[in-house]
Amino acid sequence: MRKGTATRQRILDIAETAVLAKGFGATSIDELICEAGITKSGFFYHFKDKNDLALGLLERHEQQSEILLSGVFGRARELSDDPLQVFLLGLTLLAERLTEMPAGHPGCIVASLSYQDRLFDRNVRAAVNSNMAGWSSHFRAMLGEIAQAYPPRLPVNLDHVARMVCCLIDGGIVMSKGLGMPDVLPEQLLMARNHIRLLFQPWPTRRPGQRPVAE
Amino acid sequence: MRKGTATRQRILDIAETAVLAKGFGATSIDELICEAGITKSGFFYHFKDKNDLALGLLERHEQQSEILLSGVFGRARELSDDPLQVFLLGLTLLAERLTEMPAGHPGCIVASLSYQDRLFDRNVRAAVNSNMAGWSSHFRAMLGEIAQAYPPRLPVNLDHVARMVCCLIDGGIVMSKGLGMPDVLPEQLLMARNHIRLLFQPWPTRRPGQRPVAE
DNA sequence: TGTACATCAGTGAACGCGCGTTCACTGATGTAC
DNA sequence: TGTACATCAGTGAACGCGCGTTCACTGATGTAC
Repeated sequence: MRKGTATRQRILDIAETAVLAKGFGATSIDELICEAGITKSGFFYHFKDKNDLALGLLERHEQQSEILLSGVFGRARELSDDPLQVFLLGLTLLAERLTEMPAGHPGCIVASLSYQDRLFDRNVRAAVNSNMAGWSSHFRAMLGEIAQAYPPRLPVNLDHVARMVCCLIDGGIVMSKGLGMPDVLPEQLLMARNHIRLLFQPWPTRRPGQRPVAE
Repeated sequence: MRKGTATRQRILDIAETAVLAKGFGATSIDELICEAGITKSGFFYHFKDKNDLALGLLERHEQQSEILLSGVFGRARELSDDPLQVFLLGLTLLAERLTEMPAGHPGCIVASLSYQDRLFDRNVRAAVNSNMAGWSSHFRAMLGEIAQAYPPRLPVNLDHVARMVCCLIDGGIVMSKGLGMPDVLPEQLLMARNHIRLLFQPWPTRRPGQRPVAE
């Protein structure tokens, strides 16, 4: 790796932690360079201004979450052929991965930045938007497959269901932070899993003593 | 109303809008007093420092949300005696109230402030925490009543379900902002409603042609 | 292999502005006797 | 009713610090001939 690339990554690492803790507006360039051990001009060599830093954070986040998502759902697809089982498995794996994360979870800069959008130029706002839309459409595609095999028990809009999964993740992050309970995020991913089961999985579930339903 | 009280409320109104748009750290006292038409010293007459402003926002938000919640669920209790119906009705009414809100929805300073907690002293963090805990336990109490009358279809922890409703609200706010789609918040409240139906409501639901289940 | 030049990855000093906070003061309203 | 005093709701000026940004410069590495 080139030397400059490593420095840039280090700045982004430090900035991510700081932005998640204090918000973007309250994170100063001074504090970043102090921790990174470079001068202020060094920072401006890598980022043309502070907006550019936000863009860098979003870009990297998009790559990392792409790796995370395709990782867990790819693994799930290895373990099952059934689209419903793949989704349920993927959510479980995702919940586990998020529990492993050192500080409870990485937090989500997308959500953090979306709370301060008046601060940014249109490029940043567009990046936040496409990031969220990306996650939704990822889930939406899988839900489409599921709904073909298993008719939903209630009449639902699958776009809404896809966004529900995203909302539980974002909401889980907010509540984990606010309540100081890092387990809320994985817990809510399992609630998303429950919802998918309730909506699509034919009865009987594994509870004994319940009468089956023809589906 | 005393003169000073009105000014204080005006400052809080302006601050709420600004904080929701840009985050707390990026909202300056100068911009607030400019819009409020007072001097900086006037601001410090009402709030001893910036932390105190955050505390004021949280306090008022707690009161307002208490009124909103007890309003919709109180109305729901007038319309039905059944705890499940009350909850379902209340969520529908809440979704409607949030759609009516001028700017799409009021946003949620609790969530906004929770993203910047490193900025605040322990009083503010405690207020954020108790605010979230309050909403959860409000829902939790109602879910307890429901679960007594209607055994849940899956083995679930009712605390998790209560937090799920909160997460869908917080997540709905985040996504409404990030995607620029104000309808996502009410939409997700109806998804919460769907989840409660799927979890507790005995089949058949109102869909014709489906076989009933003994429950 | 040596030299010339270009690019990379920064340094160091300075800029002006806006920030949160303090302090001494004030005019209007309310209260006690 | 008049006077004295207290509280309310601010004003106006000043403070020093830290912020994002710019600019001219530099030593190390890479590339062409």
